[in-house]
Amino acid sequence: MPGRCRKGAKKWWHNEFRGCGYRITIPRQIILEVLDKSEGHLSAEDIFLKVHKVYPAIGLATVYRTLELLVNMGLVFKFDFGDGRARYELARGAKEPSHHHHLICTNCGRIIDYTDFIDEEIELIKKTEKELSQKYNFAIKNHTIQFYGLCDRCSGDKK
Amino acid sequence: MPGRCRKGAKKWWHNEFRGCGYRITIPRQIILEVLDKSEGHLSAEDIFLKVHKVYPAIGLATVYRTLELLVNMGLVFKFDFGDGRARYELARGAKEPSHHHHLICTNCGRIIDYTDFIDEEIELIKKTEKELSQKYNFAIKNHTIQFYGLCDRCSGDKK
DNA sequence: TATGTTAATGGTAATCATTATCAATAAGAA
DNA sequence: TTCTTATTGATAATGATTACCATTAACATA
Repeated sequence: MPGRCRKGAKKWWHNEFRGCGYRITIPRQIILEVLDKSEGHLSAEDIFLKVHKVYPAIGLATVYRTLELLVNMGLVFKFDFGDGRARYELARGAKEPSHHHHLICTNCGRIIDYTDFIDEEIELIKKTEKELSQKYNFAIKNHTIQFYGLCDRCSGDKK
Repeated sequence: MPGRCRKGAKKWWHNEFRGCGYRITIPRQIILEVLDKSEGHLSAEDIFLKVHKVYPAIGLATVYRTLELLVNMGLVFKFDFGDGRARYELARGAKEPSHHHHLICTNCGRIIDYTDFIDEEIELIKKTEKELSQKYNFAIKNHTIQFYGLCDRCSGDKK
């Protein structure tokens, strides 16, 4: 359960790292803390800056490397919202009630999380996943659903 | 109806251009022809190379500019499959029976189009769009649904 | 607890897709 | 045919991400 550990206690993700043979380092711990404490949709640079405040020795390359690792481990999701930089957010497994999708403003880049119809979506997604896995012999790990359009602030400006 | 015009006849998209005040140029015509004749998921470079075969004077910048124009006009969809380059495919309005989504192999980059459950998806999407438009006052133009995983060829290699 | 192996790091250069710039060209209206 | 100006092609610039490499620090072992 992210963010609920006693200070100094073993973090929830320590076993995941150990199991893969990965070392638990200061940069990795802080990057995960930052991801846990922040609202989603952070770019690599956002994360770098936040980590830098508490750990100024951090290097940008380490942020990218760690994020790639976390994405491969399935602990973090990587998104592309069309503005040329990737965004990252904690996956938090399936247990958290935070499963959501995104509404992206193509004018200002604002991102709105929504959870409406999530249950129906999940049902359809499950069904589709099952069918597609069989039909195409594809091992599905993940999915994205995104809506693009203009947010309330922008729909006046540009039509 | 794309690809069904007599040689030399006015193309289906001429009016769309005229209506917007855009000029009908050789590069634009060829780019649209290439998009029409090819299977989807072409990168800008793919398109550049295909156009270059029939029109060697084409410049890469023109390809990018034209694609951006077509995307803004809604004639072309732009996708990101996570490999660092954008992919483009003709939208063909809503009339064509080609509405599909993508299955993306995160190992080899292979892309499979699928149309399974499209009707159910469309229904859910419509419902969601309507709800979200109202709730967030968001003018939705577009959506993407993508599944990520390992294709049959890759699921052995990497687990 | 001290030590040795080697994964991980930080700084920086390199890469690569996409954009911006600008003089030359060609659509299309008159 | 002429004129206006959108469009083009070549190339430089940008910006995110990755590669490289010498140094550092996890952590298994003694």
